[in-house]
Amino acid sequence: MEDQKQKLELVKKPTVNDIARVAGVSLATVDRVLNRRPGVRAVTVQKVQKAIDELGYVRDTAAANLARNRVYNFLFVLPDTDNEFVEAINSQIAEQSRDQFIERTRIAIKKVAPFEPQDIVNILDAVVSLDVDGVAVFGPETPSVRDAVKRLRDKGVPVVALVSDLPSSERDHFVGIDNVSAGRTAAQLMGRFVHRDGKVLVLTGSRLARDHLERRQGFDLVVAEEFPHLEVVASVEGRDDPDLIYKMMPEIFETYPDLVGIYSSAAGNAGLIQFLSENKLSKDLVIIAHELTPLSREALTLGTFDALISQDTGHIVRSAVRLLRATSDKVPFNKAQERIRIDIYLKENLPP
Amino acid sequence: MEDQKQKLELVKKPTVNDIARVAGVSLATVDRVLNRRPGVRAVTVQKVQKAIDELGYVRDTAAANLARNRVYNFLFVLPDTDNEFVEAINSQIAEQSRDQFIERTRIAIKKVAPFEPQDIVNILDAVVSLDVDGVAVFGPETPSVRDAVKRLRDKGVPVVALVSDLPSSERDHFVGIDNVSAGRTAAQLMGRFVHRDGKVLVLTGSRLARDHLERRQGFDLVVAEEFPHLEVVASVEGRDDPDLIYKMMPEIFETYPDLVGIYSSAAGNAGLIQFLSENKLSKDLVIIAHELTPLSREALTLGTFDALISQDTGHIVRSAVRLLRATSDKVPFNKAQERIRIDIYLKENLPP
DNA sequence: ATACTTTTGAGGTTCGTACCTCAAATTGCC
DNA sequence: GGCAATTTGAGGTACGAACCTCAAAAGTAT
Repeated sequence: MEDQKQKLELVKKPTVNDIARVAGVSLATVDRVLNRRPGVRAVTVQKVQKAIDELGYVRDTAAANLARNRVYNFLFVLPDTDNEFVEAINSQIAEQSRDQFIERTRIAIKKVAPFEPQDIVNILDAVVSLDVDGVAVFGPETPSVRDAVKRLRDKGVPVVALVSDLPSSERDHFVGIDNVSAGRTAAQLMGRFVHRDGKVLVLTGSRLARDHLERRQGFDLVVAEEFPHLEVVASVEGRDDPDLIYKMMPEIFETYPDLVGIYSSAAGNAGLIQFLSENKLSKDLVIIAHELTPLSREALTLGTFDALISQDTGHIVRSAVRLLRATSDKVPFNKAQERIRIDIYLKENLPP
Repeated sequence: MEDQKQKLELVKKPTVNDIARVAGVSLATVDRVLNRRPGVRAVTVQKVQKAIDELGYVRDTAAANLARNRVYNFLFVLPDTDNEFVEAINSQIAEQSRDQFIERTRIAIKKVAPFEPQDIVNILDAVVSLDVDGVAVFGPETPSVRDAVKRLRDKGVPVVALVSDLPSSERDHFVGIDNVSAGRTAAQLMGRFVHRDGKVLVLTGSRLARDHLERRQGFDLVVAEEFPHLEVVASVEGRDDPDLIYKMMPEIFETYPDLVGIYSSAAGNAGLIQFLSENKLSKDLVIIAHELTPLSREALTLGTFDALISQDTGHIVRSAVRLLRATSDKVPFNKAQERIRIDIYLKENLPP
């Protein structure tokens, strides 16, 4: 009944030649329309456009990139800290550079002094003279950075914001988690994990960092709404500095002897971990921290930390690259694939 | 000092021509070696191989696929149920088919009667006569299925196991979560969320499904190790059937009046949800279920469920396709990217 | 050394697209 | 209607690799 050697589907994609045939024009004209080259009358453009729509033509990017010998040059602008999370992003970029290389994309990294908006601005302004097809920025949302991003985009360079959003600028995309939700998630876990009445401390990084503020905000909301047995005390700014955090802890425990939980919403966990283990405090306290790193992973495994809220740095980097490429090619992308999840890690679901 | 129009990097990939030049042979010979065509002396093969290694040549798959006009034909074998999770995978495949189409890959779906290994075997054996470049199987691990997978692989067809592993067969990859860890994760959440002493029920699907067994196993281990205040009672088999589950619930609550939690480790949540809301039981019970679906999402939002353990169906499908392609091309893949995470969802970190 | 076999090289075509040139056709304008 | 400007077509080359053919070169056997 059936063919003996059957194909599952034999449909094939329309090509530029099909468009030319259907539109009743020459290949050269189709090419002019597709690549927005001048010298085509509006009527003709419409004829071609109609044929494209009818056929459902989609440009074969692989062939196109081959033909034009295209190479995507992307630049990642990262804060120059020894922060474990930034380091993870850094090494993800390095790692994935190899794979990206064979896919015609080259990635460069520029480190800028943290909390130095002017440094970022200078780099962004220098980009146009370089041969850069897209920029990913991990930096603070200051007016000057915002304007620099705008300037870049006005010159046609795609820009994505990494980890910390720059909503007021006109960045093409944001690659990272919703930090209010992250804070809410931390609060829900805290509320559920803590069985006693008491105070909860939020250890934050900087009042200037948008992501830290948002986490705190989300955390407070949920504790207030759902967990009356907890009281969130004023944030402590650790400036992402392990030493500073370590030094601040004794005073905090003097001030709040009835502390039942700590939400470490920023970096610098090393100081916290050191203090807790030296004072054997982890058993009595619920600690929820951010970002899965070698250090936090160990703390979770040993029971020093009770849960981690995290975002997958590998995913972030891949997503940023895909989005820059799609934006550069003016091509749609898969929204669900680019959504960065708010990961919750317990010691039981750590990746191997 | 510097060029005024500088490129960030100017390195370019070696091509087949570079190999020919370095090896001191002709392009035709390089081609013969690369594509394992006969008629090349061993010495010459080695010369070419040496040049390839020296240059770090990597085949440009895009160009190669273009030249040979390659199309990947993949087949997904799924159980034919109205189960929400399988439905989600199904629609992910359909959705992504569009994107995959433009990337030269065609995906077909075959539904097989659930719990009918023979049906799967028949399909797998029929595959060889079709023009199929890879198969993804979501099915039970029975000896006959295992052998059929082996047969397929012996004929050079890549096979990946989906969601439920077929470790004893020689599937090329497993795309899914570690279900023992998933069970452990559920237990940890249960132990932390339940503050009273009492019994915990595990609602499972079938004793035959490997994934369900593993979840139960992981769950029991962690409860036993860490949460002496809880007692896990004998599993109840819901056969993924909402109606059956709904009907069984009253008897369960009679038998265990001191139930404090339910771990719904399989499908059929609709029956559980209906029973719980009709009897307003959700407040007193901690419910942890599996898989983020419209139904479970709503239950989580309303507070009927307290947490979900999930795996991203979109990721699973994309990963399966990437792995089939990589296996088919005998090309390496990014292990970290293909790892399916054990997602934990609270109502706070649900995707929008 | 001759005949024969195996290996190698040179060259071409194809895939789908980009981009270029030059000539021919069409259009607009006075 | 005539002229210039604009638009269109025809054709070629290139990208990197696959695959094909045919002839030349090298190796092997007698």
